[in-house]
Amino acid sequence: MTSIKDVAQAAGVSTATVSRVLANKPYVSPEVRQRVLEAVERLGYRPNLVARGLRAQQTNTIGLLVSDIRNPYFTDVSRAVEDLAYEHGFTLFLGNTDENPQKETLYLQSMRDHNVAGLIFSPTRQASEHFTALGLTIPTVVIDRAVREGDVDMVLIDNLEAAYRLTQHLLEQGYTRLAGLFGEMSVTGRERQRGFEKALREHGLAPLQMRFLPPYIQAGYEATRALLQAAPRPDAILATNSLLLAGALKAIREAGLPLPEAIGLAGFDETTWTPLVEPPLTVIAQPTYEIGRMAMRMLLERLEDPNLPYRQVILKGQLLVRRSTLRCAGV
Amino acid sequence: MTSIKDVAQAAGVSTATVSRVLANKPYVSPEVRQRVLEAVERLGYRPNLVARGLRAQQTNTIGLLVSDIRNPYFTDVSRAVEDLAYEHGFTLFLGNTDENPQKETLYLQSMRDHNVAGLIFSPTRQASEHFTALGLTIPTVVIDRAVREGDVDMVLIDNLEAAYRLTQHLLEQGYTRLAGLFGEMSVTGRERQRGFEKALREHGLAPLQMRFLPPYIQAGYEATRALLQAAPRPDAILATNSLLLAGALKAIREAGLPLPEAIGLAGFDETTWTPLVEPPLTVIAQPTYEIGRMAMRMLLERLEDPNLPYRQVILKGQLLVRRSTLRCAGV
DNA sequence: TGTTTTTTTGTAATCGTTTACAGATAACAT
DNA sequence: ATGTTATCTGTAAACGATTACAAAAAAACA
Repeated sequence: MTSIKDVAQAAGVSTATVSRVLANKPYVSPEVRQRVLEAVERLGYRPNLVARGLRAQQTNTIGLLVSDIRNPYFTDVSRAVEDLAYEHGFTLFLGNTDENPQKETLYLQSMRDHNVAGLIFSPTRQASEHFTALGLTIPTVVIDRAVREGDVDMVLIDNLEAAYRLTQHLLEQGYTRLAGLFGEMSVTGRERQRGFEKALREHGLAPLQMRFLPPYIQAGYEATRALLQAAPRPDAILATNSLLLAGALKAIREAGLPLPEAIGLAGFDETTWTPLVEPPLTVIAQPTYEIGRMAMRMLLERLEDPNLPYRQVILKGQLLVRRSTLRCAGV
Repeated sequence: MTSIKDVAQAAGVSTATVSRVLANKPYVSPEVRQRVLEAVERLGYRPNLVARGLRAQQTNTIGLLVSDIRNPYFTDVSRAVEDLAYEHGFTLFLGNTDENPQKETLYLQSMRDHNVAGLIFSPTRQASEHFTALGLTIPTVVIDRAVREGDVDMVLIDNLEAAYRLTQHLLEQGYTRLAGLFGEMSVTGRERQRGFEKALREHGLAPLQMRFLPPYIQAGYEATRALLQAAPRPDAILATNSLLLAGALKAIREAGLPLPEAIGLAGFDETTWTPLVEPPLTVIAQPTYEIGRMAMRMLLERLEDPNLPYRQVILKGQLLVRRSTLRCAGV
């Protein structure tokens, strides 16, 4: 591999001069600059980013830590992050934590060991509750889950409000025996649960059932099957992420219960399929791409100016009402 | 940040000794080893991977280049790759090429500049046709698309055969006016087209329509809309990736044509939603996770032993017959 | 002209590791 | 006792860039 030394030699200058030319520093004569650029071109020289990273104590990489890239929510977020990173000459390290604090810790260490410039990070519940204990010194933007302690930038959606709105909608449609499926490991799940309960309370009702589940379709499926066989059967189910929602739909289908008459179904996250199934599903659509973009933008700004005040951006989810919950009105 | 020097000082030894202890090299007395490990523990020392990468001329990173992580096929593959990478102490660089040769080139350069240990890579058509021109010196496993020239490991599915089988199935169901939607930029699309045509030819038929489209739902939607309005309307549509398939389904729904009677629909890639829509869709399921795992395994083996002969693994897709194409038999 | 300032370039230290080499000590064989 | 080998440890040179510093050359100024 050709190094800066080869270029220097070919151009008959010192490595310092080559470096200066490439960094567009002042104080290089046009004639020399020309010679260096020619040598660079001729040799096809490309600076070694590892060496640069070591010397500069600054890499052009950023880490993205999500629970599972297969969750469509994170897929979209990651794509947005990558787009913006690419535009700004950053490269992306990707890690899946599986909501596993141990894996999360290992990844955080790894990111630090690689000296990433910044981090976008969806913490596990444990991590978000003891955020300062992580001892993160890397500029970080937290997404999807609020953290209590610690100075850190965040971009979130108002989970409580979104779940409240969705529940409210179910109640307005005349459903009364509501069951909720929530993510077990994340604060997000807890917040959505609170919104769910709040709406019910305001109508003088109590939740019929609440389940906290790992983020797998299978989990949603099995929980729903159980719910449908239980004695007072729910007349509506709210699933707070797309995986649980898919599982719930599958179970309802299998049970042969007509949607939305016998049972209502609503959930979180707009995906390819929510409008395509029969009947189309009522969901809260999170502005996933926007979340990723915003997170990366905030990170770039902080890298630019570390003294910026910490900011918390809350984006609104959008309620998409579809037939899966339209029991009364003939729409 | 504490460096190896601090550890050496704290333990009263040289940095060389510390390095030897941490690398588990022989020739270190148990007593010294103990002292070093204590110092490491006490100071919370972690080796700087950038420095190590520079000195060793070998990083523990691998690059994954796909066209779009939002394509469920690549999402799954990437998850498999990441899992195995994690197990082996590698970190993953992720890049989306959007089937754009220029972006692809930039990413390949970036990966080289970062001195990644290896590459898993789904090349654009241009790249796969002129693979040697890329001048890749990094150990590489190509996925999803075959490349003609060049010594390189590959893991693929037999696209021609899979498309042939799927088309065959449509013909057996009595569909005769078939239209095909193919990915425009990838060799994969071409191969599937050939399988499609081959099956038709064997039945003495010609394709009614073939469209080459970018990998967006919208593209599949618009193309299908146009097909359905054209004069001799197709009685079955084959969409060769999940995005085009989703678009086609949407258009058929809107047109109010009953599936599978008025029109048959089949496609590639099993996703969350293909079994959930009404009617469930007939698809070729690619063993996505297995593809990613195999690719990473092959890469690890090549890193282990660069002199291995080049291998090409072809996995079989699985035909999942569902109601969207069952015109005659009452299943 | 000599002095000061500005521009241009090179030398060498540095980032944090690994590792070739050599020196020191101990163990063993002759 | 002496040579040979094995074990342990440190010194210093890499890896490939950036950059503080100094020196040299050119330009500006008095």
